[in-house]
Amino acid sequence: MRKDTILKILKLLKKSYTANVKPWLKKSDPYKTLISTILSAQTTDDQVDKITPELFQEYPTPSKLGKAKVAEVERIIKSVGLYKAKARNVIATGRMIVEEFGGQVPQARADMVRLPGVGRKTANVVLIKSFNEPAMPVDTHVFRVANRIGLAIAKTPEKTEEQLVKIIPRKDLGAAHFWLISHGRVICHARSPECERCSVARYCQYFKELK
DNA sequence: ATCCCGAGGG
DNA sequence: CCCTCTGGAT
Repeated sequence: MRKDTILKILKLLKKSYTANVKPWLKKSDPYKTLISTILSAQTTDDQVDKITPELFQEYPTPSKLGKAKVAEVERIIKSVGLYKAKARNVIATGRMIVEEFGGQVPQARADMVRLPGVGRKTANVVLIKSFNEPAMPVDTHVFRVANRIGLAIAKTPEKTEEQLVKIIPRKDLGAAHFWLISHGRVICHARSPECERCSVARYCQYFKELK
């Protein structure tokens, strides 16, 4: 896909989803970004935002979280679902940050993914939001949308990530992640995408094949 | 009923 | 590759 086409697509997506980008991109310290993102699996950010104030009030640092009681963390995060595994993971992550990384969230992806509950997608969120490193968190939405449009044709999320990081201007990576996710949720659904409402349909490979 | 901005384990 | 973990929103 040509570079100017890519830029045009990004511009159109930006126009559609610019409203809520700010809060998503809001920088927070790596610890908060990391824990919030671990908790966000299979839930919405709304749900996570409801419980993080109390969580970070009680456990403002990795060290405090590492010493937390499982039952107490479970109580605070209960409403986000998968809470037993998440409680175990965030506590173990806090402890590992202290024991292996001197109390600071590691900045290398290879180190981050060793933390319990942290996969590649979560690590990439921390990289792009808190460390200002080029990265693209590829979740199911980003994977599907990028493949359909033709921004990144790939069989694995890792390949999608690699291609997107390469073609999207570095300064737009964080916002682009948000635009692609929003597009996946609002228009480009997994099941029945609403191509008639899609602002980038004219550039979309998937749409072309439908016709 | 069905899905959600995943990760870990078999 | 497929399963499981889970409450909440729609």
